[in-house]
Amino acid sequence: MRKNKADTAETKRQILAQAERLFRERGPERVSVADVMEAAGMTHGGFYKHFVSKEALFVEILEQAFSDKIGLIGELVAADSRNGVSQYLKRYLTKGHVEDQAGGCPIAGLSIDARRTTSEAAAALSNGAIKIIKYVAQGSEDKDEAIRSFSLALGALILARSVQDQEIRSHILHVAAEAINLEVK
Amino acid sequence: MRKNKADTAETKRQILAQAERLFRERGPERVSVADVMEAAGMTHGGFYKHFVSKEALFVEILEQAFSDKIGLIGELVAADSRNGVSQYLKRYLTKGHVEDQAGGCPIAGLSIDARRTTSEAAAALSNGAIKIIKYVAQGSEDKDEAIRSFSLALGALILARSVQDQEIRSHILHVAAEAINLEVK
DNA sequence: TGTACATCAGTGAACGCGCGTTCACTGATGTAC
DNA sequence: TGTACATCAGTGAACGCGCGTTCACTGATGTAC
Repeated sequence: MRKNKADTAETKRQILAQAERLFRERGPERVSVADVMEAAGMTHGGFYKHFVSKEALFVEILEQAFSDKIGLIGELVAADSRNGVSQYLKRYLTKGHVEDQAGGCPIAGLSIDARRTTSEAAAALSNGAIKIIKYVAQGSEDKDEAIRSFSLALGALILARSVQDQEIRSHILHVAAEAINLEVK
Repeated sequence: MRKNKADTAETKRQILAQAERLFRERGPERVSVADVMEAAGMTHGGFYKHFVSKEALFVEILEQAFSDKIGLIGELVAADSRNGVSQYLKRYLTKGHVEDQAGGCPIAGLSIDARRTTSEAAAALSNGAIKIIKYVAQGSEDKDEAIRSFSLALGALILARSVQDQEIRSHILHVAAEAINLEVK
């Protein structure tokens, strides 16, 4: 049943992708190793050929989630150095992002879990968050304004996700987006 | 071993208080019913004389946490109708609140767990969040500005908690507090 | 290119453990007379 | 006020279950000659 190197790497990618989705949806504690492996199309035993523990998987999920997000910001800034970051924040404040609990911002979706599991996970969160702040600030003239804009977007996202009423949700997103457009432009 | 009514009510209050603290620190899944009861000074079996299940406990924790917070905002506004809300938001953006994972804002500390457990917990979160928005908006002339200020404070709190570097933490809090003072006054 | 052996990704049964919940029991409190 | 009985808060052993992890095994892949 051995696989070649390329297949093995692809398998690990699959496990990571499925685990990231499931961890975000249900939380790390409510997803078993068997759930993750089943979603990736395998049985549970093989998990330990790729990760030393479930906690190590979570650390890799965090690292991957942040590097994906930073890649996205990089692309947007490369395409439009002036408005790349505000493009990112506009996307951040859409109904799609609010409803996409399985994807989206890792700070909004995984920060509480990261701080509550291991110190390695908390460190991965911290490193990722600092990088995101730096990348967002990079595209802006006023660094503090970037921190403000990102904080506002993050808070509005979490508040909108907390509220079930669709009108209030939309209103929160709208009000926050408006404020950021004025500030960041 | 039976207790009188007053003692029974006090016991339930104790269980709720200890459970709230533990759930916030470690997350509901990493705290057992036995942990909660031990913290409250009892053995695990008696838990079910007060709550039908661990999930029902979580719903009550959410309801209590929000009503406590709304009570606090009410007090601050009653004491100073003009600046009560901005007093609340100033307190929100202190180092003390960032480090107080066992207390503080229930949206920042419990919203992810609430959305991931039962629909009852998600509903309790939604009701609580809507009430907080209303109470914060009540003290402000511009309702949308209140939503913006609260979103900014919430996002800055979560971002500051995510970052381990003390300087960056302080800077995030400082920048957000400054912006709110300018806006809400 | 072909052969023999080592490697190792994936399988699925088994492990030990902790969890949420139940239950028979205890004895202090509440109630009816 | 005193007595007899019902109630019920809290105890701690026991339950069934699912989880993270281990392990002997399989067979395809990689490697040495």
